[in-house]
Amino acid sequence: MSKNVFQAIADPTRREIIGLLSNQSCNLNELVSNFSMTRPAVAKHVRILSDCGLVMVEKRGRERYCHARLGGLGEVALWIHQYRRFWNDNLDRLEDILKENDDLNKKQ
Amino acid sequence: MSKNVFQAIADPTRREIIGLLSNQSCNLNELVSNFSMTRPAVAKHVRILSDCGLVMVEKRGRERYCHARLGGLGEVALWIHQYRRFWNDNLDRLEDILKENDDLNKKQ
DNA sequence: TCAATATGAAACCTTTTGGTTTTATTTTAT
DNA sequence: ATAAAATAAAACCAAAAGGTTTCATATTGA
Repeated sequence: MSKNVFQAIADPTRREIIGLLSNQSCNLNELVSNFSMTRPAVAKHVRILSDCGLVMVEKRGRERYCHARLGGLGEVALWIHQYRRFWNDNLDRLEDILKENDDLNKKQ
Repeated sequence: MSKNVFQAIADPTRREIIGLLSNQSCNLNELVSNFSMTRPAVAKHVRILSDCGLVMVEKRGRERYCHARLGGLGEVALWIHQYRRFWNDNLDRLEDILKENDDLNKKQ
C-alpha cells in the first residue's frame, strides 16, 4: 500500500503503463497485451499506481477501465525543480523552448 | 549496481542525502550525523547514488568527500515534463477528457 | 611508532518487491 | 441456461532492498 509516488515511478513497467495510459485509457487486458508478463503481475502494478492516485480504475461491466490521473507527478516535478541548476544548459534550454512553445499554444 | 536514477531517488533517505549535498559537500561522517541509522547504511545509500552518477565521492586523505552531481536528474525532469499537462493546464485537461470520451464512444 | 579516525567490505537478517500459479467471482454472449 | 471472458484474490516463491554487526585497511596526529 505504497502511497509514495517516487516509489511508484521507480519501476520501468509502471512508467510504461503510465506512458500507455497517458495516450489512451484502456482496460486491463489491453494493458497486459503490451507486456510479456502475466495478467496478475500487470494488475498488481496497476494497483500500486491506483493506490498512489496516478491511475484511476473505473469499473465498467466486467471490465476495469484504467485512466491516467497524473496530477500526483507534480510532487516529483516540484522536488526535481529545485535542482534545475545542476543539470546542463542544453537541457535547460530545451525545457525553455518547450515552455515557450507551451505558452505560445496557450495564446493561440 | 543500479544505474537507474528513478530507482535511486525512490528512497527517502537518498533524497535527503541529495538535499543535504546540494547545499554543501561533506564527508561521510558528517552525512551520517544527519540520520539515525548506522554509518554502513548511509554509506550504502551514498554508494547507490554514486553508482548512478548523482553523487561524486572524492577521496581526500582518509576521508571521502561527497559532492552532489545532479545532472542525472535531468532524465527524470524530461520524463516528467511530457506529463506536465496533467497537473498544469485546465485546457489540456479538457482535451484529455474529450479524448477519453472519444475513445469511449469508439468502444461502444 | 602507535592509537585513534574514517572508511570499505563482508556476512548476515528481515521485509519488500515483482513475479508466478491456482482458484473464485462477476458479467456477457450465445 | 450455460460457456466464455474479465477480473480479483490468495498462496507461494526468489531475488532485491535496507538495515545490522563484525572485521579489515588506510591515514592521521600525538
